[in-house]
Amino acid sequence: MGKAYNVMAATCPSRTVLHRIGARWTVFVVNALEAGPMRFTGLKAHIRGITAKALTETLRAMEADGLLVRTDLGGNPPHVEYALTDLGRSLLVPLRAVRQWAEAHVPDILAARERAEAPAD
Amino acid sequence: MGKAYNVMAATCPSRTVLHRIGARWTVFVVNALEAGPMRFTGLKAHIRGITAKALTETLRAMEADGLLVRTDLGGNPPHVEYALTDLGRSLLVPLRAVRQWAEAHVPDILAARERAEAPAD
DNA sequence: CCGTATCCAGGACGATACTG
DNA sequence: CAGTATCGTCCTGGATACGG
Repeated sequence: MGKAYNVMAATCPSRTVLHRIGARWTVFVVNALEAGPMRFTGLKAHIRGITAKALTETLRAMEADGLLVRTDLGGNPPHVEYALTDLGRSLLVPLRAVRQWAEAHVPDILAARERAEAPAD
Repeated sequence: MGKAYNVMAATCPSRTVLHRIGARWTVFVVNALEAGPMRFTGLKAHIRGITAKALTETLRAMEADGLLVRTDLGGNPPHVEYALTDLGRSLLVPLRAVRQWAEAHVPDILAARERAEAPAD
């Protein structure tokens, strides 16, 4: 019942977990799937600017980590749905907070960046 | 006073903020500075496995974004301290949650990865 | 509709050596 | 102690074209 994992340890497996969470598009996919299952094209449209390749890689990695499930409903044209697992939904909680922080503090960050760029005065 | 920023928009500046948060070492530095100011060597020792170069780059980027302040206390040998700003402390809240999620769900993720690697049965 | 194949550019990151 | 300099590698991820 003690603390088994510590991200500060160089070889702790929690490092790989953190790395996956921090991957470029993971936070977007998790937030996008908050409302319910989505199809590939729906995700691609929702997450503006992502390429099919990046989306595919992100989905595959998240599926391998048990964060979402891919359901092929067959048919023609194909119909594939992606939905968060319970594990993925639990990740939604902290990642939604991260997203909200990012959106809330844009002005602060931009102001700081401008200040950093103007060394002379 | 509606929602001004949305990470799902391709050109929204919140994207760059999210990118900085998701940068490999940001979460480690923020968590490390939770207890109070630290020196360069202290940070390097605390965050096992980080190189001086990566730490320097992370600190510079976070300083430019107003997440921390660098204080050069002079002297010889040099004495430099890094401390979270109010903005950085506010980021601590969601990032601590991310860290805790990562440490808590290592077994789930590892189990999922093993399952993903064993397609035959 | 749901991807894959291929190529390629840029940046992150590590190793190592060195400095005020 | 607190970095910088240099080099090289890996990997992300974008563009484009194509396939089931």
